[in-house]
Amino acid sequence: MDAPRRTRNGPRRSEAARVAVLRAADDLLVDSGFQAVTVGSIAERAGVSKQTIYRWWRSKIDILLDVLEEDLPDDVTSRPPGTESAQEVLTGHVTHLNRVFTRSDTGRVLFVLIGHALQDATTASALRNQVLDRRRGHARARLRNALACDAPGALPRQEADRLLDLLAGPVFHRAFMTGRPTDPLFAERLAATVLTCRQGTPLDGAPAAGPTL
Amino acid sequence: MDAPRRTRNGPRRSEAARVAVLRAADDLLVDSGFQAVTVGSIAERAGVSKQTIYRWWRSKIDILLDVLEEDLPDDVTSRPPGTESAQEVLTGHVTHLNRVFTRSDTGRVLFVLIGHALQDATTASALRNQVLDRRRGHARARLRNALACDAPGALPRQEADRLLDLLAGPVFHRAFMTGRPTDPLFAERLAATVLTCRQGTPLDGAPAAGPTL
Amino acid sequence: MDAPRRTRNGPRRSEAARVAVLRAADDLLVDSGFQAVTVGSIAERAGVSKQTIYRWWRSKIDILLDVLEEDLPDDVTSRPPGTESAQEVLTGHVTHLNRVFTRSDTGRVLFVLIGHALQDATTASALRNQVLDRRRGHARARLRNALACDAPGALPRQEADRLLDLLAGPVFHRAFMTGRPTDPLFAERLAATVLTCRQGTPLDGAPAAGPTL
Amino acid sequence: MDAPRRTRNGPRRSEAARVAVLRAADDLLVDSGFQAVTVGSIAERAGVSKQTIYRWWRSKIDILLDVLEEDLPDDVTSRPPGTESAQEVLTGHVTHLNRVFTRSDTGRVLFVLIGHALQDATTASALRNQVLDRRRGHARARLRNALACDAPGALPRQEADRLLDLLAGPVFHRAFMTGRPTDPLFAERLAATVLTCRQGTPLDGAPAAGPTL
DNA sequence: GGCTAACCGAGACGGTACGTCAAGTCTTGGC
DNA sequence: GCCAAGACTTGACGTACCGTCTCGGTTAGCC
Repeated sequence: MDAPRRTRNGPRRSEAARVAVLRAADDLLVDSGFQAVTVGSIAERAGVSKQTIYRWWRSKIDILLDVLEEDLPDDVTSRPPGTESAQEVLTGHVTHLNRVFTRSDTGRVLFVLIGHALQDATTASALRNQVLDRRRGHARARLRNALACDAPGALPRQEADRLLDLLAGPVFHRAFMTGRPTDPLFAERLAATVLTCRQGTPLDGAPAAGPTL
Repeated sequence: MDAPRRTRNGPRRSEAARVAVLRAADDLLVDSGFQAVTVGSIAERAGVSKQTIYRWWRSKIDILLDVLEEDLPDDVTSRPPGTESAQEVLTGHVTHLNRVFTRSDTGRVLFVLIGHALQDATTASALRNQVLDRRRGHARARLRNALACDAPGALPRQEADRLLDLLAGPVFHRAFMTGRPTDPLFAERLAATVLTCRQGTPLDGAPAAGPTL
Repeated sequence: MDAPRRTRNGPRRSEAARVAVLRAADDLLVDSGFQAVTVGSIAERAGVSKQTIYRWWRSKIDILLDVLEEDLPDDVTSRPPGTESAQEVLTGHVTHLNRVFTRSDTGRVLFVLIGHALQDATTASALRNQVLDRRRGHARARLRNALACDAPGALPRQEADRLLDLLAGPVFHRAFMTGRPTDPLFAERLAATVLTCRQGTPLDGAPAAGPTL
Repeated sequence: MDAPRRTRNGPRRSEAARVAVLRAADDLLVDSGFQAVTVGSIAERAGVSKQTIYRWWRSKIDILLDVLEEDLPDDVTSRPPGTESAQEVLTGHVTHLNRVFTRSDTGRVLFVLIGHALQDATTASALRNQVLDRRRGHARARLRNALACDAPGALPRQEADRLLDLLAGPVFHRAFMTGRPTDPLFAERLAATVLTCRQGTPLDGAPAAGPTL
């Protein structure tokens, strides 16, 4: 089981083609908008045949999911752990989210995919399973770590998720609904608000009452 | 331009057809999903010809915008104004938003339209101009009114918008991204948090510094 | 039932498109060979969309069947009936067949369709039902009429068909298999042979014995 | 060029693969029809790779030509030469042709190849060169031999070919065009007719006049 | 009451993209 | 060098939906 039981013959999947397709899809989306992203146009720009695309992806949405998975930047702070205050960590996270949403090419891809997910449940779950859940896991861990410094006692997973919703939601909303990005001031205040919320007493007994939360 | 220069002859627009189209589009979307909503299928289900549709709408998105405009429920509270605390008003708004997003047929329409708006700038501005801005105006007024009781002094428009983002964002995020709706407890805590944020001192001098906010 | 019970609304089938498609298919086949006859290329040359073709025909073979039905020339002799000898009628028929097979554009179409029929039973029966049977009926009638002059007594249908096979077969075989057409001398001798066969005594009692013939 | 300049290394062509391919092509054609005969399906059924096929054949038509060449039965009569009358020889040939066309698996292959030849000149000449001409040569020799008994004096080659056309044509025509096979009675009468034609005087001076015949 | 413009149903039309299929070529690693 | 496996380019296939258009029939409203 540890050894490749049988060495497969024949040509392997062309890495060059794979990369060219992902890059072509990304470029087309950024340059010309989603309606220009066609399996045919991706194939042409990537210098690849349509059939090669359909051999490895089931749809252009599938391609964009792979683009997202590869390109979506993680929230990595350069500072060593433990040297940041909780406020700084949260502010940094908000800023990171905003930057991803509004400035990166990958943000465009994310927009389109969320847009498609809102119209199609299959895309929605694929997006969650393939991309979002992992990111949410990272963010949750970071958050728990940051808050553990200030408030001793474990931060329950559900509670962490609530806080993440409070953090990400407004950034999201501003970027998507109003079209105006989150400015640094808003980021800072948002972080502070969430921290305040965390420290408030009303939460203490609450989580037990929220069954599915 | 002011006067209809000439009295028109012939029959006027058929109200029956208009309603049948809107209803057919809504039903199709709710019953069979967005990919089943085509101009042809709407026409068929409405017992109307495609030409009649294209005479009055430019695309199926246009139809859905009209559906949304007609059906999207306003946040109407049964209580007379002035008898609710700010906390109650905010909690009610959050609850209303959540109900619209997750329970109504119109929520499906809204989802789809936001999804399309994320892929197409034209749809985005149409959605904002035709539907969202008006709702936002109502919500802002309601918010200003509610907060004026507790905190004398006008609530600046930009500040009100910030608070609305704080309120709507997490509801939005939960409904869209995690797929789990907002529960009453979360609604209450969210309202409280936003109120806390409003009363905090850090905001006092701040708005002046936020240029584009 | 005699009256068109209800006048249909809407646009009728475009005769121009129909004719253009048939003509384009014929031209492509004659100019560039069968492998150049593609639904796409027909559409392009006819100035028509692919969908219009698929609305009215199920395949390019269907189109060619229509071409054949419209263009395949009948065996019409200029002479008034009764002024030709049986030999002349038969020779004329053979010459006609040969000319159709080897010289006309329609002959190319016929070749291709027979070729396809040899590979596909559906095409074979369509070809027979739509085109060949009618021609065979005409030829049979002409043959019976011609032979009735010389040999009193009705020519049974089965017998007529046998003679038609004897007549058409060799023309066919030369055109298809050897690639060399039937010359006038061969035509004359073929006709004479068939006549001889007809007058011979061996046939008299025979047809009764041939069950499925 | 005269000497194989160097003894080749490595394995020679796999006879097993060659046979498997021919057999697979034949089986597929007989079992599932021509449209099921693809290079891929042949390779799969033969347990052979596509490359191996393309190394030795240029197309699936090429394969079928080989199938035909190997399997097409010769017209071998069990009787010793000289013990059959001309009528018997001719009747036997007609019967043989009919059996090949209508009953054997190879007949299916022949049909398909003739069908393809009618659509493609290259296939037509390949079919003639590789298969048909040799068979025609055998048939011609047999015919000349048979007729020499009854009618002393050499049967010119062109004349023999004419007679072969007269013989094969109707069998062909019945099998291909009408779909009804040749019955024994028809075979006998056909042979008799051709013999009659042969013995008639009109032929004597004729061949000289037919230039390309 | 007739005229006429605008409405309506039906649905054919030119397009664009889809997703599938087969042909024929090329690449890899084993024998 | 042959072979199995199979990825690759190419190009036709047949389908779906778009948005436009053309019919014949049906109402208003004004003369």
